[in-house]
Amino acid sequence: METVFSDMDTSSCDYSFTHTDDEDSGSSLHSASPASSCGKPPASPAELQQKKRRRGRARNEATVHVVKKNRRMKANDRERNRMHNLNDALDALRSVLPAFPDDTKLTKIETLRFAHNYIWALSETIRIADQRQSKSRDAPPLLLAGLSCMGDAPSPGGDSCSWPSGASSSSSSPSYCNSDPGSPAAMDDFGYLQTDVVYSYHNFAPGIY
DNA sequence: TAGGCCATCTGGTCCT
DNA sequence: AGGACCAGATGGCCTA
Repeated sequence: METVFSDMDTSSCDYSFTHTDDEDSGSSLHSASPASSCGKPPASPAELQQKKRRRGRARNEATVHVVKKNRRMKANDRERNRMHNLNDALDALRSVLPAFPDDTKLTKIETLRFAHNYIWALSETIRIADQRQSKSRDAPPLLLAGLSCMGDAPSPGGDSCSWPSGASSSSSSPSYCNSDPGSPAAMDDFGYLQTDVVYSYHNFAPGIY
């Protein structure tokens, strides 16, 4: 691109700065045209002095420019690494999600939505298992803290998903789960209606249930 | 060819 | 001051 720094006037006679800064090895702005290439002999000492001042200012401006450019390049590099890390994390997330039969790679947004729904579904599974266990044994359920209360499940009765029976009777979630806007079922952060969460999960992970 | 997805650059803002 | 984070812009690639 190089749009921001392309305004640098390297053809100017005043720009006699020859850059030797080692911190900007990748810069293409090093080749400044020497003042002698202008072809005009300096006239008076006053003019010479003025020219020196201008040259000094040009050097300062050029230095500032190079420093800015170098800083920008470093920032770009960091940003690139940051995004690569983000993508690596996304890949790691993809790797623990159920794979697709056709092996198509989920997009970023699909990965996040799928993971969101997948976590909710796993939580529901645990919760239902706990319910059944407590009914059959008449004993305290073995709750997996933090997982078993991931939200008030959207009722599967009204859609086409084949959820285990009993999933719709989830009213036992702790209050913080229901009030938490980040809770998958309490409120959908991704623009789904609650029934859509189930639907999209079902779509993304066919055959899991 | 339009639209979706992605990588990268960039400037702004916040934090340490 | 410098780094992290964020959102907008841009251009490339791919697919329907």
